[in-house]
Amino acid sequence: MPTLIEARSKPRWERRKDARPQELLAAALDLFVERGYAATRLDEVAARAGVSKGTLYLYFENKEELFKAVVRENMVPPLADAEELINNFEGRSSDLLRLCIDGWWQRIGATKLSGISKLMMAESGNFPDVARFYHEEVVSRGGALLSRIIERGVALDEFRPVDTAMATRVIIAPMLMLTMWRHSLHACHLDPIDPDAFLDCLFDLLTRGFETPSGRST
Amino acid sequence: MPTLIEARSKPRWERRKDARPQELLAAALDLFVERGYAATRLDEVAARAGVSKGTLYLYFENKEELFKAVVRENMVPPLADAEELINNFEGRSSDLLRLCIDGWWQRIGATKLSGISKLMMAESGNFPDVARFYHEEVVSRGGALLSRIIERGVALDEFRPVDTAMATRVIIAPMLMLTMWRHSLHACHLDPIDPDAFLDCLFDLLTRGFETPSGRST
Amino acid sequence: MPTLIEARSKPRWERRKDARPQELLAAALDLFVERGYAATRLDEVAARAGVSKGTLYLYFENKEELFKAVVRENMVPPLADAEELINNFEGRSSDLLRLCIDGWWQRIGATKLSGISKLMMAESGNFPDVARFYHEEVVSRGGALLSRIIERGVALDEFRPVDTAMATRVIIAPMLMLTMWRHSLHACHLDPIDPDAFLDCLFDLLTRGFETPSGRST
Amino acid sequence: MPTLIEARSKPRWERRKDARPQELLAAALDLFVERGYAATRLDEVAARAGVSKGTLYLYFENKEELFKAVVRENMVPPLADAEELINNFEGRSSDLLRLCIDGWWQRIGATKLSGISKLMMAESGNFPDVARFYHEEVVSRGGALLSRIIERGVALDEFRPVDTAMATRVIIAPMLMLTMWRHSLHACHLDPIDPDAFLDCLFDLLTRGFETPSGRST
DNA sequence: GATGAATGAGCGTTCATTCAT
DNA sequence: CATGAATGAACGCTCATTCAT
Repeated sequence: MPTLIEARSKPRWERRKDARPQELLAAALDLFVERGYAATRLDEVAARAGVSKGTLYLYFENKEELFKAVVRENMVPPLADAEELINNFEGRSSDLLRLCIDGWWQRIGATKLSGISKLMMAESGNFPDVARFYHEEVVSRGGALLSRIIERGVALDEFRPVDTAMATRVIIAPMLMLTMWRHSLHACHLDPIDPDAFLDCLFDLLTRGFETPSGRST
Repeated sequence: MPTLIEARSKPRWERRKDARPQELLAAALDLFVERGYAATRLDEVAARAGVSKGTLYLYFENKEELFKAVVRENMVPPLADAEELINNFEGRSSDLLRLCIDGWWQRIGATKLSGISKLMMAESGNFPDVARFYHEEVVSRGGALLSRIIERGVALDEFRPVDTAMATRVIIAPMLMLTMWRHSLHACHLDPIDPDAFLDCLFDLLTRGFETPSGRST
Repeated sequence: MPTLIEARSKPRWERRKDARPQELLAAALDLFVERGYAATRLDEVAARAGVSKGTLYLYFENKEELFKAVVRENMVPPLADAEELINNFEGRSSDLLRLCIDGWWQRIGATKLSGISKLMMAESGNFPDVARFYHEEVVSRGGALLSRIIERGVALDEFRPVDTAMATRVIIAPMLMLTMWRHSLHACHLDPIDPDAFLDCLFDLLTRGFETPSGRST
Repeated sequence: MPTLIEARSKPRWERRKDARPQELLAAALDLFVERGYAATRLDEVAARAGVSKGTLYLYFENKEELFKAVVRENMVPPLADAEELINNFEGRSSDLLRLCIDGWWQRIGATKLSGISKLMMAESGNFPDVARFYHEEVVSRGGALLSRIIERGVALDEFRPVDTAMATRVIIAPMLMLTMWRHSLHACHLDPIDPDAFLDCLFDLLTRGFETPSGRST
């Protein structure tokens, strides 16, 4: 295990140095989520990480690369895990779908990471390079992942044959909706929504439509 | 009589003057939707309206007031119309609901005005004063409007007794979702969604849940 | 008397027209005194005079000419009157001096006109052309006026032979001081000063020094 | 030990850093005195200090704070010294008064610092926050200082019992007057006044009035 | 590696002045 | 004569980025 070796083989101050990027990424995540991409100031990121502004530039070329690193560090691993899960999963496709949605909720939707989704929806138009990156690394991978589950279900005759692209969107829609609500209506002082109840309700409604009559009877 | 002549054919520059605020509001709407609130530059608004930066300040006190005027000019009238519609409507509540949703789609959702909703979700946290204004003028009025329809349906025994606040949200959710998609996934170059099909589908699913057994049998 | 003829020989609306510059000058005086030269905005002057900004430029070439007109209209006539008074005065020089000082106090010092003196002391450095004009039209004429009185007193053996320039300053000093106080310490919320007592006191102190022994014994 | 070396000979840029605020304050003082508060441009301040506009904001939050710093740096210390002088002084109150006035003349009146007094008299009406600060830090402290001297003189039976507030003003008046003259009439190209002679003269006249008959005989 | 001082382009806003009507 | 819409230069202030130490 390289991580263990790495942890033991370096003197303490070196490990401190290794921690720098993580501290910066954590601070950057916080601020990107709080303020959005454009409104996040790099000196505030540095200050929150306890380093100087110049230090930030030792680890990240510029604001855009910092943001990409935040995405790679936080959004991509859950996707990779989900991909591995799909590759190795044996069981009913609806259970697999539920696993993935719950995993997304626990690791992204319910955490501040969901703020990244909101941010990208809001500002992708102003930062095309960032948008392209995010689309390649997150949006298309996440979409492909869901599509594979649906196609798996159809292939195993667990799901009715459906338009995969449309079905993918119908699944993602309530997830993103929740994300938006948690980050903006919250600010509008609306009474909070119960995410679990909401997810249950919509998940039930929407996925039920996919099931084959035989699958539903089970 | 000069007054009569003046009343019938104003001098060119005076007619321009009358049109200026509209031209500026149109340019501002375009840019706010394209770029968001913070990223919209007032000199670009002026340039798109064909005037200098200083001219904009003849008509609007500052950026915030310009934005408020855009909202008042574009978002509020449809709400007022809908309120009047509700006051005078005689017929089934589900028809009234459909009328309002279709009206929203035609006058807001399908137009660039939906970009204002997106913008507010994205940036309300950074501009509390604007957020407060938007919430008072649009969010709460729109919510109240839907709530009145639902309560009307319940009172007339057309709808099952439901939690009005939750039902309001369940109705608004897919509308906002569409809005977000039209403005951000579009930028992500995803294949476009068919809004009518999407709205039909979700409207059907969600409103069916409200109907009383007697209402459904009709 | 031309003024009387002028007033009767013109139709009413013509007299209104003639009043325009006066209304503008009055508004300009008010605002120059309230805010200073640089901080006075011409559209506010126009608004206070009840005309449009453009109209102001029909009567005054620019801000500087407007200010000069204010000075000519308000500061110069009292000086001219004083000059005439000196030319025709027969009596004791100390009485003449007292007359001039009291006249200054009543027509300038105690009125908002004193704000013009303050303004020039404060801003002459930033507006050399205005300063030059003011110096020629007001400062040097006023100084010359006082100097003539002193020289008259000396020539008639009423005053001791003194350094005229120095004496002039010693007389002007408390007058300006009062002016400054009325316009700035007042704003600092200091307890107000009694100008009459102050003037009496200093006038007494300072002028007594000029008198010849024979004059004093009277 | 690098810390020791560092303590003894800082790298050049660090020594510059320490000097920056002073350089900026010096440039700001110059320009505030030359042009007044409103007419002083911050980029000109920066340019005169040999730095860019942005650098100024590293050291001072905004124009107002820059001005306050100029006052604190320059006007307040002499006041503090005078307060200490009064606390420890043993001797005749008229000598103490003379010491304070001479100290003021040497450290403020005769220097460009007197331009700050002039500036405040001229512009306090337009900048109420600055005026409040200046009044608290300078005007009231300076007044209190003089009042204490007068009260000391009265308590020790060196001065006649007088209205302290009025006496304070009578002392301050010629000082401010000189200040105004040095900064505005100077600009008007009047022949310069001899400040020492002027101060002597007025000091003599005014303070003589305070002395008790016994004090005068000394 | 780490610092933080320095930069400068750019934004929102103001206002004296012009000019077509 | 009177208007007021239009201008544009200039100000205070911000912040991503650079670089000497």
